Amino acid sequence: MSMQDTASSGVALWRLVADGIERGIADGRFAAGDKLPGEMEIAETYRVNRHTVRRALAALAERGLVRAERGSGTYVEAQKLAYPLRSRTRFSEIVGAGGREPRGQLIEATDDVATRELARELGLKAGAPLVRIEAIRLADRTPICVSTTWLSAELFPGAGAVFAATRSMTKLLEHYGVRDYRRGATRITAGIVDATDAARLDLALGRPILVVDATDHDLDGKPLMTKHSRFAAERVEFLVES
Amino acid sequence: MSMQDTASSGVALWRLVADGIERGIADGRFAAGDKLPGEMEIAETYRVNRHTVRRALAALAERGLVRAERGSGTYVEAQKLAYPLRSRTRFSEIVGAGGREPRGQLIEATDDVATRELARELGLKAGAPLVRIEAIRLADRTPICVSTTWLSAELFPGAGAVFAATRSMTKLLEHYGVRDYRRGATRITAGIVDATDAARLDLALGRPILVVDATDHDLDGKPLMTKHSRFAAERVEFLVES
DNA sequence: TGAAGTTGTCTATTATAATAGACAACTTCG
DNA sequence: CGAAGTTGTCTATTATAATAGACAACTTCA
Repeated sequence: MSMQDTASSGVALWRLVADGIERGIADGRFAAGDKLPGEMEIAETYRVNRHTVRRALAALAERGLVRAERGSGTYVEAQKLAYPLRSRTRFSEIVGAGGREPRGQLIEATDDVATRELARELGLKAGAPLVRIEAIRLADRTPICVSTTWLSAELFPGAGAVFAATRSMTKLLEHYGVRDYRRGATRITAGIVDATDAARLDLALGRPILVVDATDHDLDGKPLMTKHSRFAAERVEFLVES
Repeated sequence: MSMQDTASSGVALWRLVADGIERGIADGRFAAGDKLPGEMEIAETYRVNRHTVRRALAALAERGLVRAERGSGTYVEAQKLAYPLRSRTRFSEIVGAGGREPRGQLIEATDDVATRELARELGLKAGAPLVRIEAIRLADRTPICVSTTWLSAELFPGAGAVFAATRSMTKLLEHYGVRDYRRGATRITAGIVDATDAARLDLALGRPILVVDATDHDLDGKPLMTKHSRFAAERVEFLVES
């Protein structure tokens, strides 16, 4: 530190700048994807040299909080959500474990009929009545995934309204007396986001998504619901237990 | 920082050492007057160079938390309590304002009779029955002062027991219906601690004390109690408003 | 296409941080 | 007194922190 004007505090200037920016990210002043002010501008607001700002940004970049793009600017990286893939996977618990607030939001709930594919997954006959729920799940204010969930309309009458009220699949199932459930086989692929999902996920067109298909069963192995989820690849990271 | 083994944290090593020692003082691991471990020993426990420890100690010394004595050791300076002298002075508020916990402790409560001196202060006749309360007041675990308080036994019957229970003069007066009170003329002198007070204040023999004599009045100016207090001079600093 | 604005990289300089060793000055205690 | 242990001061070296300036490489937008 130079700081000939101030007594040395034992804390490096670049650290103070980095902490300040991180606080700005944490409290939402800079949201995921936002462009930070230019290095010169940051240097002026903190009254330090541009190189000191670069040191601070480098520290944040190493931790994955920001990403610099030459010629354009420095952007807030949505912190990738570590998403462990286990048989007992609860979105709310995963997000909560990361110190973020899980949210769910209903897009629409409609009636549907089972295709041969869906019927096989759910153990029903083709053409059986289903409830289809489109929902977004967020961590704090950041959309993580859009998922389409199908449930048997006969087993779960009015499921759409229940989800709209509870905003949680776990609570929805509890409402129908299902105390616990497990995830069955999970298929993961990747793709490019389509226009509809891009808008819902607040994602730029052409960005990659993780596509997850899974069916949940109760403890007796009876299928409860099957899901088709699209995760913003830049915001989530699946962890497979070793 | 050298720390070639660790990624730079932006916090100076000497600061970490200073913070560690300060924490030790704050939580009572090192009490006021205690001798800190030698510089070499501290250097070994934190695995840093002796000079780095000296830097940390210098920072603490500048803030008045420790005092180095050449050839002997480094000692914890009892932080001098800033004690403003106003007409409305409450020990608990003064100590609390410094972020420390005020405590009171009854030594003994006995019956006494008014000398001519005490009688004049309290507006009574010589020989009138009094209650004499000897008490210690502390900030956290550090004794600040010993005070002898005299009250009229007729106006405050059983005052000793009430003080033993409440450990606060303010609460004692509230118990007898006195909502507020003011300090009258205050006389301040200095002296050398005697053996009895030295033990009570945990003070070395021969150390200086501030001696304060004051009489408190209710809002109508009627004398309530008169006090003779002995403050450990090295632990308190009276402030007179300008 | 070109100007403006952005990040990346280079050299250079000064101050602070941390380490190392040696010895002086002082206190404590047997 | 004298040895042991303590803080104080000095020189020296290396690494990090911070500042300064210049220019390259790139993006954005009119």
